[in-house]
Amino acid sequence: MSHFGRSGPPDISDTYSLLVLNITFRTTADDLFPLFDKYGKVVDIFIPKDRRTGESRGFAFVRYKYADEAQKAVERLDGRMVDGREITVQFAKYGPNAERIHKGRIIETAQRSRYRSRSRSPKKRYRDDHRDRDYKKRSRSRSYDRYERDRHRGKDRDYRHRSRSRSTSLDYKGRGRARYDDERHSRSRSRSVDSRSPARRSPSPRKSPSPQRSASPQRSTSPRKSPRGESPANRSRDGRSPSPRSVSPRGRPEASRSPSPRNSNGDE
DNA sequence: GTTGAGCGTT
Repeated sequence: MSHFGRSGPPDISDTYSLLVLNITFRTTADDLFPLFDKYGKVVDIFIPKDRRTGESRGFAFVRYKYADEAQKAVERLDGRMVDGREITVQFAKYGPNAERIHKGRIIETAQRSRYRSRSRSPKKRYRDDHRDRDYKKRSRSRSYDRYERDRHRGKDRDYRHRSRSRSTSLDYKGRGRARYDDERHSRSRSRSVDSRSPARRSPSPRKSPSPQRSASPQRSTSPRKSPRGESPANRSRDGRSPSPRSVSPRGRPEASRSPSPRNSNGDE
């Protein structure tokens, strides 16, 4: 009997959100409620689920009524074995409505605007600055990343494992996290694309590579041959095809121009 | 039937 998340957030004006990570995919709010309720008044427990499968994502949000209780729960439940897995409890950084969160407490935008109080702690932003210093990818919606990751959830892990030692990843996990590889890869890719073409990768779908051909009445009327197909220039009618690789009539300019096979490409 | 970095809904 879990009434958490059934009717949405009941009250998030004076609640402290806690993020519970590393929980099993089968752990429900009911399983976490008795655990967290022991250390304080739990207002609500929410576990995000996948849209397609509807399964848990492996983390939950526990809202406490008081900060001291939440802090206590974080210190007490962080690292606790739940369902055979060690969970990680910490204060939530982002809010449900993308609101600012101060020490786990949700600060409504309306109130912030009214007071126009700029008493913002720069200490919390220092962490973001470090990551966004050269990382502009953050501009994109973080939700998008999540969905992209979810779509290829099964294959993502494979790529990660192959990239690095499959056993080393788990060792470096823990609290320190080890996603620097991802950043490095992303940066590398960004630089490469930027150098080659100013336009970044377009989100063009894999399917229907030529949607324009769909509307071609002329094609349908004469699907036998193309108007340019009879062109002698395009077709090797004289027996010699104008191959694009041959800049010189020799046919093998590479052998003549490159007597030394070494240093073929100056890119690498 | 699986998986394991991360930050949220009626």
